[in-house]
Amino acid sequence: MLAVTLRHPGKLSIREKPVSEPTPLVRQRRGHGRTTLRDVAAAAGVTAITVSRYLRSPGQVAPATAAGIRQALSATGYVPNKQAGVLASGRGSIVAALVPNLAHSIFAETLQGLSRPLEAAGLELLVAASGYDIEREESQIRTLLGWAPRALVITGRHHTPGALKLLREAHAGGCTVIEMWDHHGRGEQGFAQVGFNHRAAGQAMARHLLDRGHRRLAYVDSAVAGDYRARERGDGFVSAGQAAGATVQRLTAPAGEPITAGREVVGVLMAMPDRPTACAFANDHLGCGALLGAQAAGLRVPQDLALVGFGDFELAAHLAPGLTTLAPPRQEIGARTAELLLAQLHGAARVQRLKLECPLVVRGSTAG
Amino acid sequence: MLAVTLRHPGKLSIREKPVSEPTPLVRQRRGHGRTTLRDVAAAAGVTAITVSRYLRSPGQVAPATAAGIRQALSATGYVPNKQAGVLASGRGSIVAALVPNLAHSIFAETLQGLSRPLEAAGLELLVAASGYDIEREESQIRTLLGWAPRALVITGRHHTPGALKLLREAHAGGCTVIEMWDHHGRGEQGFAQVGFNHRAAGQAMARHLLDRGHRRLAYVDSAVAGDYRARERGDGFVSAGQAAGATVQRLTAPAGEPITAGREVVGVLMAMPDRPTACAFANDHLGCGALLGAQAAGLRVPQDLALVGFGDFELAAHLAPGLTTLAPPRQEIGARTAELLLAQLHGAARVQRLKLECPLVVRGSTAG
DNA sequence: ATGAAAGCGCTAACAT
DNA sequence: ATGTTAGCGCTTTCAT
Repeated sequence: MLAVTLRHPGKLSIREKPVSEPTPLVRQRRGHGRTTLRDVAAAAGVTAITVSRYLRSPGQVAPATAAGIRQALSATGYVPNKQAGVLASGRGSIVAALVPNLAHSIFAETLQGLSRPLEAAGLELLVAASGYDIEREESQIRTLLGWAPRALVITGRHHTPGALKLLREAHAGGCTVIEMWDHHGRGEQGFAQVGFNHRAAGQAMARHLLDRGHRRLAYVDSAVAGDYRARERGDGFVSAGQAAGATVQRLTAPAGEPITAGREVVGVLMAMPDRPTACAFANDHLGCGALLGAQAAGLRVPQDLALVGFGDFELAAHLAPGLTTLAPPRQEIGARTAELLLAQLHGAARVQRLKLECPLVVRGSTAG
Repeated sequence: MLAVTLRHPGKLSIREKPVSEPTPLVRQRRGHGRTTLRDVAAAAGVTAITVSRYLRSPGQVAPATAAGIRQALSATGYVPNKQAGVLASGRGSIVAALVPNLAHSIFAETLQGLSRPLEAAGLELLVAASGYDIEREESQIRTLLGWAPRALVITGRHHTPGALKLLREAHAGGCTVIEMWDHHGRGEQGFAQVGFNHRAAGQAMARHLLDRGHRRLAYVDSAVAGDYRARERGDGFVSAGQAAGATVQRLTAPAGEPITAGREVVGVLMAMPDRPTACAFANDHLGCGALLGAQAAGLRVPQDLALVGFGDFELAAHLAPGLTTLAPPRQEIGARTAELLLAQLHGAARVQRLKLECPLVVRGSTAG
């Protein structure tokens, strides 16, 4: 095209004034220094597209050509530029994942469960941590969507209106959206889900304690304001307890390191006018802390105070007595999310919602 | 450009044969449906470049124009395409991080420590898990480099020759390379490092036990073959023990769930001809398992067997007695890596190597 | 303060 | 089996 301009100067101008003649139109090269497909092609004595073809389907180029390309490839140390590839093909390989916290074992294990199958499928994982803040989540969704990910995996089903708009548009534009760690109602937003119902989980905690004869219950919420799933478990716990005629008190753990917070809560529980005989917690850190605190206070667990946690953290199994808890399928959520995601990328039409089990693991803290 | 072709058909051909006349050169549009800068520009009555300018430096466009653009932006729900931006500008915003395992608390916390400051600086985190396999690591490095990341954060300093070549080239091409979780020698490869010396850490474990009078020691390696850092700690432990005239036996934990493996190791230790009085472990899972196993076997800890772990996992602090352990600065490694990385991106010339502390936390398992 | 043209590095479409 | 052309959506350079 440039050649044309130079061969027929003047004639080609579609402006009123002709192009100023002396300007040679040789702009600064903007290349970023890295080896490109053209470099490889030049070294192999072919054109760029042939190398491109070789890389994507080696069978399509002649064996002799392929050999030359292989040589050129290793001689130049070529690393394909993904941005260019994605831009040209419209098919990216990024999966974006958004979790509340990368360090929390439950989400870390989910990501680990997700990463293996994705890697096997040639997909890459872009992650962000929202800190349980849905405003921040919205801005992260916007940023992540800028990479035109094949799929966006997000934690939970509560998002800002702006986030929902983005998610819906992304979904409409062919980006698979999966909400993990929750499973609720009929999937109002039309996104795939992989998780379990937290209200039901809370009810299961209450039922277990009711079955063991407790009639004065308590639920201790997490100090993390944005953890609505813990709150829903609390709602389920309270409603199930009250439906069975028990009294249910609800309190919030003090802020700070959660095991310490759990220790401190014991004092509060014991000081209550209608002192509960059993208590459930938003998570195992609080529950384990309470177990340790109860023992330190000379209480017998479960005789004086029965305890149930959530999460099946490692600590819960190894204290004496062990902490009864709900065991969410942490890894499985990741693995199943990957499965579902890959199925969608391979053309599965239906938006699926997978309801997983969150079994109760009974240990000494309720079953002395 | 297309308009030109249509206005002067024939005249424009630079080939020998003229373009076959009926072909209107109207190729299939390849657009991917999403709102582009042009769409926004059209809605605002300006051209794309003005919108682009507004997004990057709002001050450069006239207030009235800016208002129109803002309106168009929100009306269209525009999400910038990062691939296009990076390709055009040569300045990406991706930081790639490569860890052995996303679920291991030590690495998960490091990533969490990394993610916050990166996000604040407008950078995004692309992650991969190598499974302690340096071959796999090499292929992941290649893949990650395809995104032309601003920085590549990698775990440890042992890589395949191919990986080293990639890292050196990336580094030469302006990609900051940081090895984390290790600090060794004089940084042979010339990459930045943020971590501590594992050999010295192992020596510290031995010294602690020697100081308490132990003369028959053991070190239990992890069953994970690729965890060379644990092996280096073992090397340090063995050499320090032997230098002090102690006998040091070394064994490898059985494969499988590490706490269980730790329990099983106790039997092996007790059956040894020259039965050790103190044992160090590659990690706290093994150490905690051994602590539980020793208690189950009726041994007194630390009188019959003293134990030291590594990692300061949560469990270690809450068993009774607590497990003495080395506490690596998990979060800090991430946070400092981020600092160093941002300094480099802002033009810091010198490749820095940060040596962090890995303090010994003395608990009941050695200090009865 | 705004725009036109060119090009980032690659691949899809259309040749041969 | 290989090449040519155009264009992905953006930013840079140069011009007004």
